[in-house]
Amino acid sequence: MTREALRPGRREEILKAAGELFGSRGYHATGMRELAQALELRGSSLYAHIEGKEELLWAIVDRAAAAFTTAANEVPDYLPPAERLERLITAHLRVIFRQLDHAAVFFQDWVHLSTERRREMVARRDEYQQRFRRAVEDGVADGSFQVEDPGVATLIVLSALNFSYQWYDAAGPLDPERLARAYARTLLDGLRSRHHAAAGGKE
Amino acid sequence: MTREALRPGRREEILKAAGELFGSRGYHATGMRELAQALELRGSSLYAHIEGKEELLWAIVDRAAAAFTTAANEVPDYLPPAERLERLITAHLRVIFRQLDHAAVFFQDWVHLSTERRREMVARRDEYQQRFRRAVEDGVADGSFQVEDPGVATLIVLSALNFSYQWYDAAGPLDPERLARAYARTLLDGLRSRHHAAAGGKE
DNA sequence: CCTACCGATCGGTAGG
DNA sequence: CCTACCGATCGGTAGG
Repeated sequence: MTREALRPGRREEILKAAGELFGSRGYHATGMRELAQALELRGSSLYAHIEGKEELLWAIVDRAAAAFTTAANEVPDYLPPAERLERLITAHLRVIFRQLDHAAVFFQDWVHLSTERRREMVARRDEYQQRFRRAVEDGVADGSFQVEDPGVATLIVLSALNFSYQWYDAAGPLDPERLARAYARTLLDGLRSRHHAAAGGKE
Repeated sequence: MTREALRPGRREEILKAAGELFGSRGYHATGMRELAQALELRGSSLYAHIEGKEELLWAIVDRAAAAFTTAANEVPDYLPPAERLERLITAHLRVIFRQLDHAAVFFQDWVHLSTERRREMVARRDEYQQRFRRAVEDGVADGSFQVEDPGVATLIVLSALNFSYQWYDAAGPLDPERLARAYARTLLDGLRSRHHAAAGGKE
């Protein structure tokens, strides 16, 4: 039941400003008047474009989740496990690096969604994690990886990726593509079987 | 200027409850009355034991930071780099796993400290990270590690560790010591030189 | 998109 | 540790 009012694209501007504020200060530390001020509006004027504060949070989190899924969908299932995991890793990081604000909100504020929406996000996140886990398991099965517990290995990999929103600086000196490759190399090597690891080290 | 009032140990109880609430709901989403209720008190009664909400946050964050530093201090500098990093990793994880609530507050709510206290925490965190970075650099120097950029490698390692507070469940099936070892093995192998990686794989 | 206004809740104090 | 109370701010609505 969104209003879809007056100025076209206004809602997008609000989402952008909200992403920046929620991402840096946090959802509950950001007031609606503060958000309005960033857009040179009165607090009450926001409600012509949005339903409420939580709907705003949902819009941002939902988009971020969709961006992750879309990026992962471009990694074909038929790729050999190691290459598949590498592609999943770099795709995941690209989403974080390119939409740092939204990623920050996604990772740190999704808990503040309503129970129902939070439940939905958990389900989507679990499904997404399964793609990583399958790549790890398939790699164990075909001998390219060697890990005690594929579930734990998956969590280690995703943890390494997800915390990057805390320190990655788009204005900093680190090239996102190089960084993504360094990530993938380190994490892949961490999972690699001992005998495989000795081979293939060209670069 | 702490009051240090009436019931002895009452302040500890407050810190414990605050750790749980801030850790699960977040600092700004937790009200002082909510905290009081968890202790079967009126909101105003808290102020006999604490100076204010932010001082409470500071107490928790400061303790968590001290716990990390103390644990790292027990890892001798003279250890060979790979073993040193391994010990730093497991020590770091033990702190997180044993004080999950405080770790959660530390990682997600330190940004809500006052400017001055936030600055101090950044300085202490940077100093702490240097220990990890030196271990990585020393490992590169002596040939046990092979990484493009030691700073980036350090961030990858610490990211993998720090995000664990989001999913680790003390009541779950994962044994913290085994988990810490799996972490260390995966991350160490990720940094290892190709020719070294082939050796030493007993377990 | 504004002015005017709402009830609820916030962290915190006074005084006992 | 309580009752009583404070000003400020919260998200949000009415009505134009």
